[in-house]
Amino acid sequence: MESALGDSGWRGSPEGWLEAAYEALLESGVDSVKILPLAKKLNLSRTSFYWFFKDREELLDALIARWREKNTGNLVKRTEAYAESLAEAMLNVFDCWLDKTLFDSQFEFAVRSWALQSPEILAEVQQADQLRLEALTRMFMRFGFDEASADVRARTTYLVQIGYISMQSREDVALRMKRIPEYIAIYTGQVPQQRELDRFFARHGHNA
Amino acid sequence: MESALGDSGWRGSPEGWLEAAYEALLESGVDSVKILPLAKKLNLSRTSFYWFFKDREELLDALIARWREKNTGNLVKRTEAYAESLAEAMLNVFDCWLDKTLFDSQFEFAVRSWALQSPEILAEVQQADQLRLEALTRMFMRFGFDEASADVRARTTYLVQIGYISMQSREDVALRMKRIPEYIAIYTGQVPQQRELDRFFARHGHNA
DNA sequence: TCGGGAATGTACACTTATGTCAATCGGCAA
DNA sequence: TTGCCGATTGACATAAGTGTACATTCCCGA
Repeated sequence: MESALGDSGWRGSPEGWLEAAYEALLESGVDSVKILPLAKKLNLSRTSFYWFFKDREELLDALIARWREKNTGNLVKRTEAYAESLAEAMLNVFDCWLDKTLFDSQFEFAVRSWALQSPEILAEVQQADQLRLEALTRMFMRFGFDEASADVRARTTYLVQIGYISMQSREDVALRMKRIPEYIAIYTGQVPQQRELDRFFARHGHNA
Repeated sequence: MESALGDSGWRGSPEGWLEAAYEALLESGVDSVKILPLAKKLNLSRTSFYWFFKDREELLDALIARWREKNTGNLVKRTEAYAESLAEAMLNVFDCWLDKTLFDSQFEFAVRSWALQSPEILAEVQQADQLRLEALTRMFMRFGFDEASADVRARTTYLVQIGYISMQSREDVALRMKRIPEYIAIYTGQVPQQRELDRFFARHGHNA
């Protein structure tokens, strides 16, 4: 795999270190986000790190901020997108699970693992979970479910995805696409219309 | 929280170190399973560790063996337990999610997080996932689903639980119990009978 | 009671990480 | 040209971990 950082200019910058930290986190967890290894990756002296960041903690804080802004925000937005049916609304949410620019699954998993060894991160994660679940619950209620049912259905939807992420399975997009109509049926209790599926598949550059 | 190891005899034994390692793993992840801290916890000299284990790796191997034997085995057994209806079969599986002696969720999460930084552990986890999903799929097929549907429903069931574990939420049993009938309805597409629920609640010492 | 293996401890050598400090490089603007 | 500032460096001090060699203690059975 190619690193996203070519030696194009910005070696020395908070962004450079942050990007390297991000890559290390995704590949091997927080404990591998160490200044010395990052310096090697960047071909920089270890100590120049301290010009940009007070210490390692500050780098980790920046990492978490990045996660917080990306994943939760987009998911909530997709739950609020226009839809004529529940199935279509559900497909809007599924956009997140297939589009890395909307939701970064590997990042998500890395952060959740991190939460195991840090109470602060655990608190962050749990707050994110709550926000996301509430957004999904509102979506189900918009389509006529009572609160209790909407809550459990929101959980099912969300937890399946978190579970999938935790499996870290590297499955082919085509295979995942094939399961989608079935998932929609289970989550919503209704079969999606063909034109809704077509619209969804088209969005993701997939010929049904 | 109280440690499970009283100073009753077995300080010096592989089990003592293994138990301490287990506790450290659950509390703060693999990277906290270090010999020096464990020695402190056990009030032992660090080096006496090497009498029982060749090195740290051997300890970690023992830890994984413990996980492998516990979680997957019991889950597969529950999918094969006798049931008159799909709902009842599903409730049999749910036993695992509520009974720590059948399935150790914290252990599960810790191992999955560990997989992020170790290809060997990742392979272990993925093999476990496959075994468990296959067992659940067989269960759905026993009750008349075709392979594709059974596969997606098995995934839903399993992934919700893995997702739940990854949320690390410390919810009250009563609250979780309340959601169970709804979950059964979503997973199986059928409402569970009252007597099936009663039997389930009774098993778990809960008055519905 | 005494010899020997099981169990533990002390000392050492090594590695990898962290953070501070003072010195330096390099380009650009006055 | 010079001077400055952003960026970078190496040397230092410290900490936490690993594993090995060797000494020591404890306890049990002959």
